[in-house]
Amino acid sequence: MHTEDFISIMIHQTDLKLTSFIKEELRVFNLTPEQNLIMMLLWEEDGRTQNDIARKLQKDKTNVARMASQLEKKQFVRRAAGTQDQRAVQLFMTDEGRELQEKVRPAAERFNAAVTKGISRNELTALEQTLAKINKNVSESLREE
Amino acid sequence: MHTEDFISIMIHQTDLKLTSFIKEELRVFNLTPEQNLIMMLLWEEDGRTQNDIARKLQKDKTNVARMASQLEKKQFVRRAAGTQDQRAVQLFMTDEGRELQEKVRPAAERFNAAVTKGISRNELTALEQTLAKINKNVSESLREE
DNA sequence: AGGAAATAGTTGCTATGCATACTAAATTCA
DNA sequence: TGAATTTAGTATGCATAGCAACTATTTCCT
Repeated sequence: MHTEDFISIMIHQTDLKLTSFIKEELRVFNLTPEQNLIMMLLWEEDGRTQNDIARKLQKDKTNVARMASQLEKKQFVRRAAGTQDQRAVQLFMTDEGRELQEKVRPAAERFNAAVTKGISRNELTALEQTLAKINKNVSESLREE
Repeated sequence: MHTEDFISIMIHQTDLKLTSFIKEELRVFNLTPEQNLIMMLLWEEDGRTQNDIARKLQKDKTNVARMASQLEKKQFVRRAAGTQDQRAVQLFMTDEGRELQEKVRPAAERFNAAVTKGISRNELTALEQTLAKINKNVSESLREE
């Protein structure tokens, strides 16, 4: 078996390529790919807590804190202590953050279309299902340790 | 379209999970996932240059240089200026690096088996083909910019 | 031959990912 | 009720990913 035959390596390299492309696409909006993920969640529902976002994105809370801090610096979001739970930090879009949505969402759709060009709906579904199986396998392997 | 519906996000999250798992598996060998990729290439062919490795792994030469430096510190490889091309740096396994192979390769095969459990040969081939299409699409999008 | 362009590496910067250790607030439960 | 536990965040350190700018060779081309 050769290095490039491991499926995890192929997935990794595809991901790197995608990330690199998305990074380039988002540069004009002054957003990094991960910062964009947070913004996308906020556009769906404003006022989410960092913890909520970390769970949704399956990310470490440390990273979410850092990214939220960056987004605050860029003035796309405002951070405020939670109303019910004083420990929580809620993220609220600023006007500037809201304006971004109008520009970024179409770009994301366009990008998604470019990536999936020539790939049928069935093929995409199959891809999603196989990735889901891999996810499940890894989760189960982790639990067994 | 929701955040989690973009295929690139699903690939990204699967990759993160896989990387996290591999990192854990390799910890006992004092290897990180990316350092392991370099070792795997050297086990296939000793004396590769950093540039060769960067191309094979589709990685930035900066990273390869740094990872090679780490591997040298851990005494798994030795670095030497290329014989023909004085600019190039070739990586050679040490005895310790060679010994690693006996332990790591079986672990990698075992891990790959765990990840692909319950996924048919056909399904895996389909996954590879779809990922290849995505790779191609991204490459072409990048060229058009 | 010799200057221009390409190539291989290195260093420094920013952003991420994840682990550990810590604080403070909320919840559980004896 | 009040101590123990859980939960949300923060700080720090290491490994990775990629960009930009730089040096040192090598190759190309006139």
